Amino acid sequence: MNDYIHKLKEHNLKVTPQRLGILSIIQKSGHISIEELYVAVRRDFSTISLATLYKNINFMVEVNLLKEVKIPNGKSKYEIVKEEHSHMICKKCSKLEDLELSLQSVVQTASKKSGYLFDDNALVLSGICPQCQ
Amino acid sequence: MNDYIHKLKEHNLKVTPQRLGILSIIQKSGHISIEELYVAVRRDFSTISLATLYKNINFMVEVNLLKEVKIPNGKSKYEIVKEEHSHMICKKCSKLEDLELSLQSVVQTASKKSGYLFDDNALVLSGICPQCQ
DNA sequence: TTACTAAAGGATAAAAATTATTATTAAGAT
DNA sequence: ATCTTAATAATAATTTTTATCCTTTAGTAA
Repeated sequence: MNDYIHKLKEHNLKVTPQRLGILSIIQKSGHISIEELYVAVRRDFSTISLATLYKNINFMVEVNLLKEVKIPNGKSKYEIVKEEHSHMICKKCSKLEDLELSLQSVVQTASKKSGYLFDDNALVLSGICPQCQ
Repeated sequence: MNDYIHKLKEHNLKVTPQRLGILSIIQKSGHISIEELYVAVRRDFSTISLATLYKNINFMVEVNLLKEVKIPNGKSKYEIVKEEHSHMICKKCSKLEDLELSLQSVVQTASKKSGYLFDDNALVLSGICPQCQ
């Protein structure tokens, strides 16, 4: 939980209430866009500046505390960094969910085929979720 | 080649020199960002408006003639729609390449696990290309 | 604790990216 | 060749993101 404090310090980022608030909202939501985040954060910090939000998001992405998830035909969402995983998005309800999935063999095949050395991947599967079917 | 004419007509888009020019540049480049495209198109159509470019890109994405490729930590690029494929990006030289790769078993596993019905996927592998190693 | 310093926050302006508006032009049909 | 409608160009407006600058605060050390 609040090893956010630790993680922030690790990267020489000061521990401010705003930052903890941002992280806790992202944590709770799972995935959240900038606009959604701004609305949510302002419930706790009514005077927070949009610039502060952007600056912090950018910092935290740089130090690998947050990850940007680029959504096909949609706006980016942000999540707390954890184990590597993929994503699924429902084309009807737009829900975004994590998906634990081994891509090892795929990546290995790709590497053999291309000669690239891969150390990261981003997979988003699009379709219809069970509830919307 | 110039079944762009056909494809445009198919979707009730008029065949204009600008549109053919845009498509031919994207085709030649493989993948291209809006800014790069604007610069390139203006070599052939010096007076083309940026708004025209955006509108056409949006139209063509809607009718499935073009596809937006969202790049981790980078700006989107556009490509001509063809068979389903993945992408690789080099973190050093930023080169983006196509990669033919079967994701069938991965998608199947994902579907079984989640209950989603998937009909699309976007995979970008990041690493170092052979030339940059 | 208190005081200091450097980083962070807030307000705002500026820049960059995208979309909307409107008059003119040109594609495609008759 | 003419007509109608969609596309283009120019531009304004909007949206998104970043930069600036002054004030506040976190973290450190007396």
